[in-house]
Amino acid sequence: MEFNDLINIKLTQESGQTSQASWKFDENTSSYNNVILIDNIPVLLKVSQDNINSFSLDYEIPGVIDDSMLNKYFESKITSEVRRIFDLDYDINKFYKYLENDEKLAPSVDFCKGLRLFEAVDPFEAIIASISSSNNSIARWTNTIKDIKRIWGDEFRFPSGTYYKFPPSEVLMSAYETKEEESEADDEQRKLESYTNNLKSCGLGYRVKYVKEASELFSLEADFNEFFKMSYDEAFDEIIKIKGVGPKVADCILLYGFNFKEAFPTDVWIKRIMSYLYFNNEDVSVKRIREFGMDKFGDYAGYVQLYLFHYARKSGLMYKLKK
DNA sequence: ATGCAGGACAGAT
DNA sequence: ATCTGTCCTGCA
Repeated sequence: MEFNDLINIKLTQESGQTSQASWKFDENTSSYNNVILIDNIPVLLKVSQDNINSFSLDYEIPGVIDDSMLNKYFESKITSEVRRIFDLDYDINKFYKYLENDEKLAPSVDFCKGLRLFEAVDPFEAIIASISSSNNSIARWTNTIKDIKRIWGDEFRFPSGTYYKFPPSEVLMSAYETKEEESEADDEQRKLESYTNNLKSCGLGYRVKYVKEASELFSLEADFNEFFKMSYDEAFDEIIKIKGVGPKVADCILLYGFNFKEAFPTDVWIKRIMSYLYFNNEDVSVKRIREFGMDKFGDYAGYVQLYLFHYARKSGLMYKLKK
């Protein structure tokens, strides 16, 4: 299937948005692959691109659908899910016009053309990925998410490889926290180092208990589908109650997991960039920058922070602000 | 090798 | 309301 939308798939995949780890890149087909469920049928999505104005979607399913009506219905469901995940129905050219009207923001367009929100396949994955990202590097939290999928996620074998879904909260809730705990439950005693199917070994560090608690919360009490029905303010107040979720992580969850585009996730880099652009490089607190950004950018806030971050990264501004 | 980067939290002001 | 020290790991 062809999609005629302005998007840079590679950039979108590799921009470190905390909705999920980047999809597996298949060298043979030059595609980013991931498994999703459509009507409970596992579908391997394969997304490839050689032109910024379009991309192709190929997919694999376990069996053959011989009913052409069913086939059409199935494909339309896949299409709408792909459009949702890559935020294709967002009017990005309108956003570019907005950026170009602000001299501080205008330079970002050239560096980020085609960068779109990478929305969560699974909101729970976005919650855990965002919690894992705090006080952490992109490389480390993405490895954590890949490990969690491999160890606790449902496995699906396709001709082009094995893929895993992110586990539901009920599964993650009963995961071992440490090597020691995993070892205790094992009859044949091996060396402690050989126990790697525990949360700590996924590189979560002290965030293990946050992940555990969030899993328990969404298994026993909360339903993350409720967030889709709330206003941004309601959702923010609710999500920030989770241990390990502060303002920045809350905004990441709401933006990348639930598509609240008015969120303005403010980390130290956004703080530095915004201070440089709008406050004459004064030291303005993260809290104030967040409020300023939400106020100034409104419904564009989420996209603006995404663009500012990558603009700073690629233009050398980040390097400059480091000192 | 020691030190630092990265958000949230608990405790103190 | 805002500040400080601490948490864990990977990388200079």
